[in-house]
Amino acid sequence: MDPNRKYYLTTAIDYANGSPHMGHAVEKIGADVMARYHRRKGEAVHFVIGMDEHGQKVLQSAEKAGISPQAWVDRVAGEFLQAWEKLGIRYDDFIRTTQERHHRGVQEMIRRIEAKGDLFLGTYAGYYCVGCEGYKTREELTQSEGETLRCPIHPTLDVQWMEEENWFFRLSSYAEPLLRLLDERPDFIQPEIRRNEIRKVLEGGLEDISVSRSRLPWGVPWPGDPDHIVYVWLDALTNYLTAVGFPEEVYLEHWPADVHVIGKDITRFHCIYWPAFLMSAGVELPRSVWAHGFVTYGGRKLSKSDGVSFELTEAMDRHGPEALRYYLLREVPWSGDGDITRERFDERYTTELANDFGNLASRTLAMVHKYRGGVIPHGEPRSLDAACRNALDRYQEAMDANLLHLGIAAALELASHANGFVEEQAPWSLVKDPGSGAELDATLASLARSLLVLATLLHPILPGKMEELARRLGVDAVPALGQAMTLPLAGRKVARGEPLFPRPDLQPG
RNA sequence: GGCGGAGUAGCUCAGCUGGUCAGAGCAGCGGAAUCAUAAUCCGCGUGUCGGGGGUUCGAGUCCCUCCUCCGCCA
Repeated sequence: MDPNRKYYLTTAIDYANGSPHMGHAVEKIGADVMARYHRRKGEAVHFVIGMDEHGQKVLQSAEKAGISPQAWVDRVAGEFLQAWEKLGIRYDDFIRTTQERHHRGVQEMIRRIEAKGDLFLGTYAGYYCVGCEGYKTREELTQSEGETLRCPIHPTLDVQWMEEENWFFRLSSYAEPLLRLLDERPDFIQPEIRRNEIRKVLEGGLEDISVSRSRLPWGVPWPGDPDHIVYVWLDALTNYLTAVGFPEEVYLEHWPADVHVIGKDITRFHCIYWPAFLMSAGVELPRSVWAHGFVTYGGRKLSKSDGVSFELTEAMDRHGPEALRYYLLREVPWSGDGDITRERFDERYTTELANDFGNLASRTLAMVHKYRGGVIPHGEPRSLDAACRNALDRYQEAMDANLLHLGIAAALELASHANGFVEEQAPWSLVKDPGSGAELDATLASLARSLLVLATLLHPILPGKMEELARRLGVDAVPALGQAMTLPLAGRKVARGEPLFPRPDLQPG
């Protein structure tokens, strides 16, 4: 592994129309863990998140709140930043589509696409749903007795027949190149199921798309045509470039992105529109797109309108923000959908973090304290060290494949294994036998090493807690992956401290 | 309607190219231990592996068909 390898990852920028919720959080947490994992491997990570702040709904929300659109998006961005701060999302940059640096980049993209000859002026006519901010075909709309046409997603709103002159992008000429891309670079879209979906879409051919809007005063102005603003996706997607300085040459220090982390609902924008825009503009394509799944609560949608509520703040307060990071990634496969409940959260927190892992740390530190005066002894490797090696290998394999849930599982099995090792060795018996001093030393030393390995493996998921664990082992900083097993611990003074994951007073609900 | 997925113990799920694949964790019951956050360790499952049919010496694991849930497209 090249230690100087750069790793640029992004998440979808969040729409500045509401408050941060569980869905936003899952994506940021997963991406943050990927970023932290790659930092631990010594790579030059650049992790960008941000806000999508244009569009009609933003305008309407601002109007409703009686403030300017800019004031509105400033407020929303503040809310998101506060949530990410509390959740420990360690981003390197926070891009907002209302920023000047973004506008310049978007306009440059359009100039390049136009220079390529992929833009033309046309007339767009159709039913427009304000809720979706998009045109609908007649087939997509419903109409009940005596009612006007309605969009099924926003049944409370009337759709409007609109005609406007728009700029169009020749998306149709990119179906073939995109199919070739999927053949040549099977990893471009992951997990595989998403690639198959996109392939089907491409095989059906693509239609040209409208990429400008008139009559909407909140967006990036179309270069040379002040009556138009840039279509929301062409605007939003370009954030991945503008965040690293595009069109200035410096963007090439980070670009191409190594991975765009997104939700599975927006794969077609990231896997069809975006690469097509980039091909047209002559910009290198990102290396991959990772489409994670969705989270439900008790089998129901997490949404205010027709689902069930589990607010981020409540979830973070339940067992602390880091426990939430752990739970979401442990319970929900990063490669697919998953379901959460408060009960399962409590269960996993208590059994896995408090009982298995936290208690392992407590008993180990206590025994070092009681039996060896608080100083980690020198000791030869034991079977537990082999288990550490094994866990490290399995963890790395999983994490390199972005299978975060499997990485966590590998760490947890090590903790469980270590508890078994304690029983097997029974240090409380060894201490009574004067001839077993070396065996007791070996046992305690091996246990201490396993704790340091666990701290290393789980550091991306539980950064604060694992730094604390390392400190208790007398280590200033959590070691790099390569040093987890070799960093000398003998002679270090341990600190016992309060439980890392205190058992909660479990209250119903 | 077309094409993905998924349907395995009370719950959450592993089971790749067919032959210890009938499993893990949680919950439950019994026991051991006492270093520890009453935490830990050991033992205990008569599950039609969604239904039916087929291929095979042998099928959760392949084929056909039907049912249910979800996604993408139309």
